[in-house]
Amino acid sequence: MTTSTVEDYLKCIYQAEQRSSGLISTGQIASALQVAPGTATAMMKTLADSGLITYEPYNGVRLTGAGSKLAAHVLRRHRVVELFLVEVMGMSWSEVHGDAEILEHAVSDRLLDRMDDMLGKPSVDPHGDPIPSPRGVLREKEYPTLLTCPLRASLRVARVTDQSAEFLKLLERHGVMPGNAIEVESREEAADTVTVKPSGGKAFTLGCRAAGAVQVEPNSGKQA
Amino acid sequence: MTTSTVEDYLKCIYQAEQRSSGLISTGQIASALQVAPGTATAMMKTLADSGLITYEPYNGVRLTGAGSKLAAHVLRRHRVVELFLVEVMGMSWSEVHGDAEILEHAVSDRLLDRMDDMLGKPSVDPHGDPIPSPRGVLREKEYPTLLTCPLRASLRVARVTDQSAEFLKLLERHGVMPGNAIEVESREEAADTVTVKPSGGKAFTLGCRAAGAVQVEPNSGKQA
DNA sequence: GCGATGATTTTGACATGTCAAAATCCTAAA
DNA sequence: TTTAGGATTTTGACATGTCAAAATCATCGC
Ligand SMILES: [Mn+2]
Ligand SMILES: [Mn+2]
Ligand SMILES: [Mn+2]
Ligand SMILES: [Mn+2]
Repeated sequence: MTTSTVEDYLKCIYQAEQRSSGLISTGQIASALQVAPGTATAMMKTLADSGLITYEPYNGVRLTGAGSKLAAHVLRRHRVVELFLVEVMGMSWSEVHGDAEILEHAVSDRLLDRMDDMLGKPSVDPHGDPIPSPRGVLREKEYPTLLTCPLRASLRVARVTDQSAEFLKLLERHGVMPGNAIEVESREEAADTVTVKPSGGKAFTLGCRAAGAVQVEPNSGKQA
Repeated sequence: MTTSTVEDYLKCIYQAEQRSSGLISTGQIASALQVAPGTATAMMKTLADSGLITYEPYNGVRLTGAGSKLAAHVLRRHRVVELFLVEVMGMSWSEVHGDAEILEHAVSDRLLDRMDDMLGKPSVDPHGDPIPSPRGVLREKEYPTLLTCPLRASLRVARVTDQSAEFLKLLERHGVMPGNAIEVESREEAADTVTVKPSGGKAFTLGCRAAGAVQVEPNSGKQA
């Protein structure tokens, strides 16, 4: 049986691999999971012995086929659970991450299937993160962020890549959530800010760091 | 933080205390949790050191106030989760116990409240087991079983005290589930059997061991 | 009162995860 | 080419849970 600790390590490596290509360093993993460097190194040996990763000492790790599949399933559980908590249980998108971090290790296949059915086999979670398929396939789309998208164009929020509850609550208050229409009014390089206007809401300002966590796509009018 | 292992031990002692008064032996705990006797002894020391039980070596243990409260909360989570899986997720009462055994350690207070609301603050789980209140109070009712109830009287199934999936599926096929009406047609001492007639179903026969796990109450006509 | 017997505890080991601190390695700058 | 500094690994410890097998206890029957 694979423990929840192992699942968290695999998921972490999987997500790092989505973003950068090449080997993932143990230091990166240690800091992402908030453990001491030596702890991560020890776990890399364990995972390598189990055939879930390949480990090149001093260089980094990479998931094997088995490891990747397992990780994708953990991530799938995480994201389906998050959506379930929002859609069925009526929780806020700002408070589901912590619960999902635990439940992703506790939900049986049977239960996950029920959730998936109940939600209509969704393809993205409440933050716009794509949900791996039941077979473990994940397709990430590339979107511009509030820093790189066109100014004064009609946009749709596609994804928010920052789980911080306070940040998500702020966006929610302004109506900036996946699916909603917004436009970028202006960018002030000097001030390091971006001013955003939600359709049907008041304009407000974000720092560039925060703005970079909001991904958008051209609002082609479609999408319910 | 209290681990899921500790929670399972406390719940086990709590349920044993409900049935017998006096101290609970370490042997009883070990066999209920399927661990070696020495393992249970070691854990009793740990729990005693944490102030969750009082431990009299060679004699047995008893929950303290703190231990009892904690155990009641675990049991509450278990039973609310079971009911949620049946009522909301559409799972069978025969397959929820295993899932609940895990989820009882993973569900946050927030999520449990949502489930409880959604279910209308229920007082019993799908097996008729009473649900401890949010404050940790449990009131068990005494019911006669199929072995002790009157013959040929109109009865209502109140509770089934055996989690075995096969047994529950059998009862379900015959319509013997909490709330349903049945009567006992006959008992054959020599054959060690009881014959039961569900209202609107065919009579069938149970061994006495199994019959003792079905609790009933006089069918006073009320109850939806 | 005295064992025999069955339950309980003790002992010594092992598996998993974790840390702090020491040792080692790698690389980029001089 | 050398070396200093940062990253990585190693080492030694500890916490939790678990087991098998040996030691101990408690008590019931004689
Ligand atoms: Mn997790
Ligand atoms: Mn998410
Ligand atoms: Mn459990
Ligand atoms: Mn139950």
